[in-house]
Amino acid sequence: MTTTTETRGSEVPAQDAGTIAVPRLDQQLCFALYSASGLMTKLYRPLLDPLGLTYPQYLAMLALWQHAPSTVGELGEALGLDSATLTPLLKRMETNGLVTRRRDPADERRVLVEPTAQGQALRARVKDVTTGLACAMPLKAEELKSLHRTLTGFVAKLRDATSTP
Amino acid sequence: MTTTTETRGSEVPAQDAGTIAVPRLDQQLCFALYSASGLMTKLYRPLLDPLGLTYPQYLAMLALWQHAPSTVGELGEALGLDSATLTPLLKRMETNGLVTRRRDPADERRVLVEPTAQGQALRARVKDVTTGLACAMPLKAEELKSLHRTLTGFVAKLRDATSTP
DNA sequence: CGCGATTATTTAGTACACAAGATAATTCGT
DNA sequence: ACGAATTATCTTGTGTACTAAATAATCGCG
Repeated sequence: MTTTTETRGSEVPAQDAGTIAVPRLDQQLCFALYSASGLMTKLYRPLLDPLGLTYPQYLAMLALWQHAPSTVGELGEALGLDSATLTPLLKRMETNGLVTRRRDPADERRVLVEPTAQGQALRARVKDVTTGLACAMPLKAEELKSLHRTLTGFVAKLRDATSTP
Repeated sequence: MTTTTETRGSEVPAQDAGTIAVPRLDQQLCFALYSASGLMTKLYRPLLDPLGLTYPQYLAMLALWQHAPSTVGELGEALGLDSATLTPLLKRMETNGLVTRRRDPADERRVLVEPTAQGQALRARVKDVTTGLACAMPLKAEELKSLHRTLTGFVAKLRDATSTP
């Protein structure tokens, strides 16, 4: 209101020379990632609801199906989440009968997480999620592969950048 | 535990023929996006903290600097958030003196949101965030541009896919 | 053996994010 | 005009997510 003269609804408010240039929302990579991630969650939700899984819980089950039992720390490393986030998440999953949590007898500092029989049974039904999603995906398989490759490299580098600033 | 014979620590548990193949976490595009978005937030946090902004609040300010006043609905459209998320977020920003919220006199159903003088003043300091981030970014400018372009197209298509299932 | 340092997990407190339902103001048909 | 349908926002309840601080068990070294 002070420096700019924007009419309601103008998409490009023509930043005057004397005005501080503001980075535009749609030019920010961070916002593209934020949006894509959010929309992806939205896309998964209706497929995961019938399985009784939320989206992060689904990721946790993927990790556990690949490698169980896992400690909370291992899961956190795999998912990029810290234990303060995982503990309540895993407790909810335990309440829902998907996983068991128990102290590692060999090292009582650790808690081992493992799918229950019911959690293992979900494995079969997850196939439908994957295939159902592939159909809903608005890109060609080749493009998806390329995007995935780019992102994976990006994530690896970001991990370094954020762990050692 | 039932069907697989996984030794603790094995990364690739050699899915036997009779076993249901589980999609691997690191092969999922959704997980790459989830990770990238989370890491990006982590990268921004130390830069935004001194400004008194959280990451979603920063996005909201970007939107408002581009176009104000905006209704809650317009902001939600721009950010891909619904009003149940935005209302408390905007209230916190109002409490912190960054924006004002008032009913539109022309249509009292709407709430108009607008940066305060203090909110406008942040504009100048945000430059540092952008440049500081560009340095921390572990990709070449060209690669970033390409990734951004791909993602933007992807997001546009996902928006269609999620709005009209 | 025993005590400090390390590692692992949990708790506390704040801030998103969404679905579903409640509330309030406007618009439209007649 | 006037009540029903529509639109916009807010409230409620659940589920992530992070930081910092608290708790608990093991390990290492004298």
